[in-house]
Amino acid sequence: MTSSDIERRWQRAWAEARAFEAEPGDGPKYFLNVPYPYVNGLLHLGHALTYSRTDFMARYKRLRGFNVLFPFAFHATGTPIVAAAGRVARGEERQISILRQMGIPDAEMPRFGDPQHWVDHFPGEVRADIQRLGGSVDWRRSFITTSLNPRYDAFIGWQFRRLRARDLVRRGRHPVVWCPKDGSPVGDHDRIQGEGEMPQEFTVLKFRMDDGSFLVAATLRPETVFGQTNLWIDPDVDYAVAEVDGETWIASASAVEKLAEQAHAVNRKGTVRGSDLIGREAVAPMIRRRIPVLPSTFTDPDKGTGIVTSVPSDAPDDWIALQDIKRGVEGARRWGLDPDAVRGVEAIPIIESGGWGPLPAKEICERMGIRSQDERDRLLEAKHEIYKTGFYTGVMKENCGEYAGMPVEVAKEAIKAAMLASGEASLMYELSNRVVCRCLTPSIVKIVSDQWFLAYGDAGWKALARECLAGMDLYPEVSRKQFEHVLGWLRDWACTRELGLGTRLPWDGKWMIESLSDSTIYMAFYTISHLLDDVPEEAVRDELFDHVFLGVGAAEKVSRATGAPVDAIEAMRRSFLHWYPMDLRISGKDLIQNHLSFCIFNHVGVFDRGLWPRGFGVNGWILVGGAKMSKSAGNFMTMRAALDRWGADVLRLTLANGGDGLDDPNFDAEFADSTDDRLAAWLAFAVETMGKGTDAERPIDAWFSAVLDATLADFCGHCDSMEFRAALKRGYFDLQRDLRWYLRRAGEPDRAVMERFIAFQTQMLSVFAPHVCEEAWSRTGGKGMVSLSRLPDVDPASIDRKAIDAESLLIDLMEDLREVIGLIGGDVRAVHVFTAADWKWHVLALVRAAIAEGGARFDDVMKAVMADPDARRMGKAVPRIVQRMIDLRTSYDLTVDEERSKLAAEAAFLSAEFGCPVRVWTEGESEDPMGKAKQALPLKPAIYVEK
RNA sequence: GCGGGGGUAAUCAAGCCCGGCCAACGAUGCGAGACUUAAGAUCUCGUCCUGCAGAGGUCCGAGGGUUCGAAUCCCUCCCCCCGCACCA
Repeated sequence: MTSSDIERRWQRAWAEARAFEAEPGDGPKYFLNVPYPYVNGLLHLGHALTYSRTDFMARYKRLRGFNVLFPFAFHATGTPIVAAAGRVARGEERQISILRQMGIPDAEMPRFGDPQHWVDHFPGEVRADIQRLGGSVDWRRSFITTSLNPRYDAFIGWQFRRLRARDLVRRGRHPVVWCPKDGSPVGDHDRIQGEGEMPQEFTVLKFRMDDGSFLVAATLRPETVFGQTNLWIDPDVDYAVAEVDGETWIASASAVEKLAEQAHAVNRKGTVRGSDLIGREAVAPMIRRRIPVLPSTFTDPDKGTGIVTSVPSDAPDDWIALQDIKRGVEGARRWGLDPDAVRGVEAIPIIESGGWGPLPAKEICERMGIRSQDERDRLLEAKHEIYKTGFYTGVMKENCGEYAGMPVEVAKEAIKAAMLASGEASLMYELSNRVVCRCLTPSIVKIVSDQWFLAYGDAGWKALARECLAGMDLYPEVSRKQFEHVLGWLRDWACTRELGLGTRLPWDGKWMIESLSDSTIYMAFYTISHLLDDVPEEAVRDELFDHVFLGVGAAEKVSRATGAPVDAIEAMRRSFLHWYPMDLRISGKDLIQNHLSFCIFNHVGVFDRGLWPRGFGVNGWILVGGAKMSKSAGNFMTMRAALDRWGADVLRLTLANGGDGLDDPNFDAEFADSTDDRLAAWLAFAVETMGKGTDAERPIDAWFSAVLDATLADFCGHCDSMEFRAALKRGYFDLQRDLRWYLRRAGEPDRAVMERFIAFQTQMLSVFAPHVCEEAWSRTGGKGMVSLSRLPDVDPASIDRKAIDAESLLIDLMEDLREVIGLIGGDVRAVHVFTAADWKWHVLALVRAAIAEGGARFDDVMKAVMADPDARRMGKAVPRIVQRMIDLRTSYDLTVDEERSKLAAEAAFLSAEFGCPVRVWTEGESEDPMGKAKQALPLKPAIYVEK
């Protein structure tokens, strides 16, 4: 029988027995779940990691007597499926070949032009794969999201009305990267260029001219307004004149276009040549000083407003441009500029910053040898260098009015806010790099003004979310800082889209609810989804959810209002209260900053305190062969492919062995290749050994029994912390090593101990390799299924530590013997082992006491020991052995008599192992030609090898 | 830049919070031996350097420091990974 036969057999058995269909019942409940996968394809190895870890926990908790619920569902919300279906419909070869690789025959391909077909097709595939993985899932509760599932649709609608009633969903404006052709925001994945780019906020400074119109200059550094000396304008550019928000602004034509998209009232009126503006004067904001307009070549009409305010003290561009114009000052006459006035323009120091003199821009231009305003790249570098230190370490100088003495970091926001309030400035948004939509249209920034938001920026909501987090268990605990940071950092989340599958926003049907936003509290839906199937669709209404999830109203009343049967309503309420709150949700670490945090927010926004989530587990991203899995790297693997190659048990074991914590665990194919044989061998061993053996009760049987207890305790400790790699090592690899030792020591094993061992090993290993363990369990007389069996509790205090320590003493001694025999070489006639004399045990007690009291400093310990008359009597041998005792502190907790009787009892075994007589003495008891006996220390016997 | 996680012997990877049983768990790989007709599987031993007595030396990204004692604590620096959103 091959491992795949075994896997199929037990998967069928679990399904037939409905082994994992969870109902309220005996034992404490444990509800764990995972984010449902998006059904646009097959699962990959990364899914396998997260789902395996969840299944490990589910199976472990069952072994510990918990009534475990592990449900699973499918996510279809959002645009990718719609987009991909569109590509299939248009016959795009790339998309079609992706589907072909997932096993879709060409004849089926046309059907994938319809998004609905994806939703019909993939959930079944995903479920089949999870079942093949051995997932212990209650499949009755599965569902699909979006309006394709009216009951889920109603649930999401209820959730949003509920949040809105608490004023947590609000309408607002927001800058987004926008495709003018598609008429929608352009997410990172919808871009062929400019991934990661986001709208950058510029402060638009307004400079009033004598005729009442404004020259407007965009800046990223509003705090430098105190150093403004002039404006730069390109004489060869035609600037637009436009009415903006009721004022007359002059800016580049493209800037006016942008402003029009950004919720400004814009009315274009005409143009003005840059050269006509040179030499005029305008009043600079904040400093309220008249400054001249000077010509430059470095301004870019497509960047900002095409007009630049000049701060030559801190902006290298401005400094160099100013030097340029002063050098060619006579030429400035042709703009009608007064050369003396130009010469009179001087940089004004405004920021005090570590490592820089009063004029950083001048300094860096001189240091880098920048000569001209046309050295664009070097000027950019210079700008970054100044900004880095200036922003984080700089302080505003005394000439900066009420901002004097303020750190630049703070002053920047304060100055901007003040100018916005006084009307001297406005805002505009711009992309710092080009972004191109998949439809090949360059993106712009648009202010969307009727967008709906989940108000994650709301202080009161944040406070509740923090409270929830503080009460949660996190695995690993080191992820807590990340969560805390995210909760603080989250701002209002735009929760609606115009496109894609999903649920319509109940009160504003123009919008669909976005895919992360419809997935925040659906774990509650699992508790009732199978019961809800029996309720008529039209009865699934807010009153029903209000009652089931919030306890509003009496069941009879809700029944009358909705038409749902009373007993169904009551059953749902009971089920929800039984399973909720969820105990654990497990995902990849990438979901910390969105989904898992949203999950906290929406729970505290909807449910009462007692129903908030209790725990999150996060894991890294799977590496294959040490590299991040990707199609381009050639190491991408679907879960199905991995199952085909190795089978479920091996795959699971290999995933568990990959590593714990937030690091990316490595999938080691070599380990996987060697694991199938190992499992088969173990199954054969268990079947072969069960029921055989002696009934003699020997010390070594007590040892192995104690090891079983200790292993079980450690195993549980690791599983409780989701340290599955460590649990696998302890509960399997270490225990297998101990078994080999036991068999070597015992010869014929003890029947009762072996029965105990086989049962425990099967149970512990079943967390990782459930199929082969069911097989082993059933063939070694286990009752029922191992998946539903109970692992006994171990009281750590009851473990026989003496037996373990005594055996460790023997193992250490054997290592020493091997080393000595190996070193001296040749034939060995006999081995003599000497345990330490009584007085050394006395000294050991003194040493231990001294260390416990005052640390391990030799002088102090020695003094303490020599204060004892009995020790002093032993004279000059004492310092040496005290030093050795300090160096060689052992953790074994054994007495003199225990050491001696253990070694005496094992002399025969040692003789057999080393193939020569082994005699055990107490120091001084026997001949000792090489004077080795005196080296004996308590728990570190001396050795004399006779050649 | 900000926030988070890391850098350990051929590889993967424990230990670090709570300093000493740490030449540093374990697995994989590699080497030797046993078993076997052989291969495989399995078992034993070994796998930083030196050593004919259980030891010594060097070592846990680099450099300093604290301590009787540091992979573990403190400081500085270097490098890698993840996230910084409106998207699954």
